[in-house]
Amino acid sequence: MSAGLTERRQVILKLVIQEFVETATPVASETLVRKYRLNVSSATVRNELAALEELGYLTHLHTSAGRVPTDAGYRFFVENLMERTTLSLAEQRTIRHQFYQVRGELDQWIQLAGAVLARTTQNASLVTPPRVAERLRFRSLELIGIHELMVLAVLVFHGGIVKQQTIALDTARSQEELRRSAARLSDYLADQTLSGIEELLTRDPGQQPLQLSEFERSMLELILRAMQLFEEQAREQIYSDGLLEMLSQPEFIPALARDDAERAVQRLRRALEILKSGRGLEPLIPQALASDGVQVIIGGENSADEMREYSVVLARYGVENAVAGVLGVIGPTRMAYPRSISTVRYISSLMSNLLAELYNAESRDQPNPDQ
Amino acid sequence: MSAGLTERRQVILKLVIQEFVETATPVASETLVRKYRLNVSSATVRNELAALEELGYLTHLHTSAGRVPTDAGYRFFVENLMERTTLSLAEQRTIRHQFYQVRGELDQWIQLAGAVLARTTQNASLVTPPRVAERLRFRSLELIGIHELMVLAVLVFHGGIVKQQTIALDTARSQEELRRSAARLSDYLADQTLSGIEELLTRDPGQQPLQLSEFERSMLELILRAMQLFEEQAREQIYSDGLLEMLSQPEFIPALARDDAERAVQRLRRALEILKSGRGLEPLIPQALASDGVQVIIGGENSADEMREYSVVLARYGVENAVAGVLGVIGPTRMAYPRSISTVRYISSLMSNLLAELYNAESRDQPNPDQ
DNA sequence: CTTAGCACTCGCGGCTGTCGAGTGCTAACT
DNA sequence: AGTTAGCACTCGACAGCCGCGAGTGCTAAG
Repeated sequence: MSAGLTERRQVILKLVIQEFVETATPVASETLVRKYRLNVSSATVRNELAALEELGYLTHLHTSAGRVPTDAGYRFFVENLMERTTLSLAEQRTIRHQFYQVRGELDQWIQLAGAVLARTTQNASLVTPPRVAERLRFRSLELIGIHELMVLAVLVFHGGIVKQQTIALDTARSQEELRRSAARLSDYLADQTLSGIEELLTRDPGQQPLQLSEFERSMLELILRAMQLFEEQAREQIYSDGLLEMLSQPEFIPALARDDAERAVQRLRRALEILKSGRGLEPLIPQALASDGVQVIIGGENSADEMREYSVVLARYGVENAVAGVLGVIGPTRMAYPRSISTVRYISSLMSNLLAELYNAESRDQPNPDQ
Repeated sequence: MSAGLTERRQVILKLVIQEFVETATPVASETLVRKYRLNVSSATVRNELAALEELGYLTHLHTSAGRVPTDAGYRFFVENLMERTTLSLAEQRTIRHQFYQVRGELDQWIQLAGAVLARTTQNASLVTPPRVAERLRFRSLELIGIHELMVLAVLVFHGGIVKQQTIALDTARSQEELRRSAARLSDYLADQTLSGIEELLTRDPGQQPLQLSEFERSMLELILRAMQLFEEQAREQIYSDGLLEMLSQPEFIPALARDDAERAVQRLRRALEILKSGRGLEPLIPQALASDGVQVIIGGENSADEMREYSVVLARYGVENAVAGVLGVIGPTRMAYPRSISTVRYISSLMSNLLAELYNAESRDQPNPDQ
């Protein structure tokens, strides 16, 4: 029965979703008619609602409760009904200004992106640090004596990525000695990736272009280990923020939750676990990295079971062929999708521009292998 | 009436607290007699409980509910009744081992300390990074060209503290030029504190021991700003962890909370706010820095009003006259104080030893002003 | 000082009845 | 054929009530 999604049904579906997102309570036919001045009676709307339900876009917890969108309903909304918005110019300016304040500090960008996403969408945010495309490429090494048996090694990689580590020595080295070793190693390893260095290390000693001292070889081992560790943990790490913002959503407030307090708190605890451990989020990252534009994952559509009640809005950011990370928003499926999407889109392009400044600049003075 | 705190009352108080900490439900006279095989009847115990209540160590929400310790009760327990315990050797070994895994990385120590505190006490933890006593002392500067107009400045301070910042230049500089400037500035500023540098900067140009180029002067300004920023934010920053562990305490689980679910969730939200913003915690930090041993702040004893339901166990860690930070545990007043205290004590001494390795080592090759 | 005994207080779970919101259906209307 | 009024029906929310059980506080006797 019921001839599919007519124009009017689409309008009504859209209104139901808007209303539900706004109020967080099931929406009644009467409410729709009153609030949106529909020129039909509530009975008609009820018929349409029943049809939409049959089509799978809405549900009902029980007779005599308003309608609630299903995942499929949200999906249709996001795909076809939603108008594409952008952040207001004033908001854009404010955000740009904040980023300007911390220019030059990648870590701060990440943190700021997280904070801004959370604040403007009133949901939790997640940001992964930009990962170098392919592999980390070595640039130079500085060894700074902190004391005769203690050295601070500063590893600098292409793209302004820096990793520091203090290292204990077994025999004392002068500052000058350290400088020379650092310079030799820097030359030796310049522009190498992790696997390149691994290869160098296993190469027959006779073939080495440069004889390394015992000390330098042991430094090299350390560098290698640091790089491995760094690449590994960079892959996993998901920075997140805005827990508090998300928890101000009615879903998490027992007094407002339609179901009972018990559920609200379990939800809360689960949300914490998801954000802290990243479980349930991880599978989404590579997916987002691989695709253009803003990805929307709604409820149980894709992810692990514990994510059934949450939606995630993700976008890649970075510089083509150089670095890429992922940032986005996570919140209850009842989410203001247009706003989340436009915020994520804006922040990701902002971050991309900031990174491009760093990277395009750098690539100019880099040897281009194709020339 | 009631001749003060007799021996027996102390025993009973102790039992009440142990029992309440364990079960999180008000404890009844009958329970005490049964569980701890007291050789008196429950009626006698009731008389004693009444006396303890009159003395201010216990309360009850209404007639016919078991007794609950007051802040004063906990205080007396901590001060006089509790036996001083230490972590088991096995636990100590496990913890030491974990720290050994990340040797050489101060940031990791802090994170690890937070995680271990949280896990072993099942409460939230807080750790402030070790602050340099007096002021930050400059050690050296490295300038690493990332590209002709982009430089990575690595500021190294005494004690292995490193701060990095990328800086945009207006005119290109060669790597060699950067190296020379860095060396000159390093010499010029070596061992200076922030105020020392400020003084140098304002000094009459004629008096300067060294003529700086325009470029070097502008670098110097940047260094100064970075140091100011760093000192400031180091003071404020409180790292925290273990939210999830704390939330597994019955106080935060509506089904188990004696009062209602509503309260449990407000508590939860408030705990989040305290940990995220650090408000309510900040006043405790300087206090802990100024005193030896483990500090215990119980409920409303000291802190802001929103901390009324929480206790904090804090200790200083660090190296005398060199660096000091604070670490500790925060949780509901119904806390296993002996365990918290011994854990905090152990971790703080462990961290102190680790830092001492770094610092005593360093001070050996530092010029001693008294010689 | 200790104890048995007992009245008294409360919280809690279960049960009931009422109210109101909202739907679903039917029959009449355009 | 689509729309609408009308109305029965469903279900959750809420308040009130009852009885139970846990635990105290008091008293009087040992």
